[in-house]
Amino acid sequence: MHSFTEENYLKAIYKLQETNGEVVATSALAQVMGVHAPSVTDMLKRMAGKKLVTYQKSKGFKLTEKGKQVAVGIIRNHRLWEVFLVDKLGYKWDEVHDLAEQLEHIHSEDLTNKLDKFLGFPKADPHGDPIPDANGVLPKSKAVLLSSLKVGEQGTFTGVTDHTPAFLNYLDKAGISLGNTLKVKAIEEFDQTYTIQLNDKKGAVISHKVANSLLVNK
Amino acid sequence: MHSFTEENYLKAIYKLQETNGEVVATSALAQVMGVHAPSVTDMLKRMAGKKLVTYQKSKGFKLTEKGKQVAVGIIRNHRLWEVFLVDKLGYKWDEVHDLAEQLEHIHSEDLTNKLDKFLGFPKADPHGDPIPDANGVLPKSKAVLLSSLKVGEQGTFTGVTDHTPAFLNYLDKAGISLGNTLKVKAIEEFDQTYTIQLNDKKGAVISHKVANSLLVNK
DNA sequence: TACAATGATTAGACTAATCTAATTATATTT
DNA sequence: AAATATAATTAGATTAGTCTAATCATTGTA
Repeated sequence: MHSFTEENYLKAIYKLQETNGEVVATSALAQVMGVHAPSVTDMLKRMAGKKLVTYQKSKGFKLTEKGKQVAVGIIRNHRLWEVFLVDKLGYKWDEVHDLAEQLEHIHSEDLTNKLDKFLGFPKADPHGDPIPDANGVLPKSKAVLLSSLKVGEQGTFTGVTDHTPAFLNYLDKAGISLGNTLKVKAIEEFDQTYTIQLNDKKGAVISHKVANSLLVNK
Repeated sequence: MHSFTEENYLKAIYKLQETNGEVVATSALAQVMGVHAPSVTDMLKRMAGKKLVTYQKSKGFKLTEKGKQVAVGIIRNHRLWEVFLVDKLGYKWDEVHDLAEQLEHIHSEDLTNKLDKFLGFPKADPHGDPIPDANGVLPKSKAVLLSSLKVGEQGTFTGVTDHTPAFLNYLDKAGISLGNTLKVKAIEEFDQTYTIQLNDKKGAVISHKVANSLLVNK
């Protein structure tokens, strides 16, 4: 099997490839992994030897098919355990990340699948992030940022791009939850503050930063 | 926190102290840990530095109060996760040990306690082993080996001393389950084969080895 | 009580994952 | 295109946990 460290590198590379494009830079990975650049170079060389990444000196690197499979498997574990913690143990959505970071490294495909069944084959984790199925297939979401909507448009709130407890807590306090309908009533020209309507009922004023962290399905 | 390796040493020492008396030998620990003796000496020196064990050169070693607390905490985790795997995910009692060996190292007292509550504060794991409470208190059991009973005596089957899948499977096939009443009908003098009666109904013939691996409450 | 057998420790080496300091490649700017 | 700034790699060291081979300590027995 792979070490926890390797698995964490794979996950981090996967996420960087998703957002920043195919090829990942040493420094970017060092930053998200919280290590210094030479550690990344060393690790990447070892992982290239195991055919988990392709690596060309000073040219960056990307996951192989094998590396991608491992990464998606870990993401599947992570998100299923998050559902377990929230749905079954009563944790709040802003409390589960660190625990899931530990649980995701439990090595047993069978356990993952039994957990999936126990939870009723959920499609998304408590933050709306999609859960890959047993074959590693991750449904492509059509969600867009609330900040991309024009005045008058609306969508269903299905996910966040900021997973920090601080932001999640803010949403709780503001009464904004997954599944709510968000309608853009006005956008302030000066600073792009959004005035929105929740579930066709009460209104709310949110900053551009917040609108830029909310995913909606039109 | 402590590393997984340290935690596994602590657990192993705890179990050896329980069965073989207070002071543990290097070679005994090496055997159960599956490492060679010098590794144990090295590790024990490090752990003595952390006040987890007391250690005197060539005299053996034992857990400190602190070491004992950590060990009991891990055993609590292990047994609660076993209950989860059997009761909630549908695993058989002979399949859960290796998974629980991984899950026991998840570091979160809060998670352990929430899991405990979710499971309904179970008193014992699927093999009948008692689960320490949140304060680390492990109820002293009054169970005795079936092999210590005389003809005519009976007891309730509450645990096993052999946790191997092979033995657990044998019990399944023989129809012997936790909670059954076992009454000793006869003991063959020649080889101490036991003839027993299950739940005051059907009889069964079991070897001395089996009778020596079953715990009962008289 | 001395000697052999067993058990424990030291010495020296290895791997994975990290670090700092120094060097080399790549990219940017004039 | 040369000079500079930034990013990546190499070199050499460190720690945890392990190993083998060699040595030292303990115990039981003749």
